[in-house]
Amino acid sequence: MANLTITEVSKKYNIKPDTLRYYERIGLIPKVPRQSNGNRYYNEGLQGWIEMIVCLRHSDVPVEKLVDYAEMLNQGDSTLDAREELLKEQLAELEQRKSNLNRSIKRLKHKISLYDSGEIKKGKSYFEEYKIMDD
Amino acid sequence: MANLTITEVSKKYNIKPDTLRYYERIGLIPKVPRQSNGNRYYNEGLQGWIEMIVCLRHSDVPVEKLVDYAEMLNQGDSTLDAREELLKEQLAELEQRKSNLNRSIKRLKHKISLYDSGEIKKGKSYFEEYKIMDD
DNA sequence: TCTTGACCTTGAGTTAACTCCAAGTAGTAC
DNA sequence: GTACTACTTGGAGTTAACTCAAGGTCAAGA
Repeated sequence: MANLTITEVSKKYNIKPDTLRYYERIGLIPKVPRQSNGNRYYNEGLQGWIEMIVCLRHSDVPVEKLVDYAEMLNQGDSTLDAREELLKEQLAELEQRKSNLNRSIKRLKHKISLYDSGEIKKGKSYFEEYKIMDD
Repeated sequence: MANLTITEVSKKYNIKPDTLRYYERIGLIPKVPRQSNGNRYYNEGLQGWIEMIVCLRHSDVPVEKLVDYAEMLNQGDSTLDAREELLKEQLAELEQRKSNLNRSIKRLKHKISLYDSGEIKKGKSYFEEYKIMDD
């Protein structure tokens, strides 16, 4: 795992260079070290952090929360408790999201089964379809 | 289950009246019937449809997709296959989302356990913390 | 009669998270 | 020296999904 340029990181994590620069600008990623020509290079630590960000962003953890976390990291040990608290809040949020998701998945599967079984047929209106859709 | 006014529906599904009117404007909800004074009233069928929308929106199914579905409903039986297809696509999308979510949840839980066990201690930098965070 | 409150309309404003643009530089290839 | 490519910057533009504001109608109650 070596130092990578911005495009290499961009490919590795499937995220645009512009987004990486944007994350840096807003303080989600700390000052990235530069080569003599001014180009960024991303070391192991940064890559790990970016992987974490990308993972959590795929679950729509707000950028703002991640920035808060990053800022607390910079402030050192005085923020240990607050950091853990933030992680726990986000976890709770994701668990909630998961239960919503399960409800939606169940609903969609049910509805698809109605299409498959032919129970939803010609000319149904919103109202008529609803009668069937509402389990 | 009787006819409800816009604020009643708004309370029932925890969604703002403005949002309900917005949904109607963009064709996600069909023309809502009016009382003599011009006020909307929502009948059973509409309420069922709104419940469906709210459920799927909690899982971030795009409004645009729901509008597509609503428009196809209006077009009748010729769109049966396309409607089922749309539902299947959204289902696949949600399943994907769920697996992302599980990954994030696992990650957060792991990280929290590191805080709890005291393995993340004073003065860790991004880099140092990453070493621990990366399982 | 006056006021309050719930509703209406059109159209504009907001927010999050990118995403793109123009103009410039640094390094390599011929 | 002239392309060509990969980067740099600051700032503007985009998109989705609301969300609000201004001004108007109407019915019920003091």
